[in-house]
Amino acid sequence: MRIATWNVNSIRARAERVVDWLERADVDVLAIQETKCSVDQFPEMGFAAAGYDVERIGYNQWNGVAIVSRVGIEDLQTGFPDQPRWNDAVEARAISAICGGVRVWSLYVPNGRGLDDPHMSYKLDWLGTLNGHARQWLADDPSAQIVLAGDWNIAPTDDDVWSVDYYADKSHISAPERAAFTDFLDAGYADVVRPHAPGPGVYTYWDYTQLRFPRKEGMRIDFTLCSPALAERVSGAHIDREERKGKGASDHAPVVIDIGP
DNA sequence: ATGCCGTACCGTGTACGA
Repeated sequence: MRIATWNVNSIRARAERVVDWLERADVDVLAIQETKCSVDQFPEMGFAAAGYDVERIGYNQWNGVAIVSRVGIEDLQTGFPDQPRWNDAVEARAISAICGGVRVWSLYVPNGRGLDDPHMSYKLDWLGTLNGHARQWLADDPSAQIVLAGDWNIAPTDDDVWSVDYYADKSHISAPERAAFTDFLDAGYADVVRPHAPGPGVYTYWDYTQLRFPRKEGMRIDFTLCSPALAERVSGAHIDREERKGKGASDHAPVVIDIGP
């Protein structure tokens, strides 16, 4: 089974491209972030025609997450308990379902924006609350098959950014953010892609501006963290940077993992 | 080559991304 995660930066602007990639890349389950549309606006037909079921949440042009699957979608969960709010609203940043026997989460971690920005504490609260649940899931069932897939908006190590100097006074590489990410690794979840895509200089995101992609100036911020039992089944993984190329590309590349029996 | 920002909004500018 092949599972992927992709921040598509508007599913309406890229539905055809995403469906084409799903079929070409032979992907069974895709966790999507930044759909940037309401539930009703989601272009479901193209996915259905290709044999994929869709579950999504979204309220407006901001955020929005989805899961598409051709191996079934069961036990849908939208958000997580006590999910921190922004302006009294639970944003569309987390959705989950069981697909092919795996509990798949599509996560769009809040952008901290700046080190002293209120969004940063929101981001850290959000990750901390999720981490508490993620730990409990493993405590309840050490053999749980879980993948925490999505745009984490954190570059965990210095090898994961093109310039530590550039980001020194910005979001994404600060100690609190990295600690929040490491908390998931400490809980037992594994970055199963890294062994198959060693760095430095291996990224999943490149800004649209400043020729960042051709200059190979990116960040590795999209991850598929697997529970211990699922991590054991991972037989391969890759970042499909070909999908960052050309007109109409998202600023993120899809990240793919292969799960054996 | 991968190429000089993109997307959504009642919108001719503003917010957001990271």
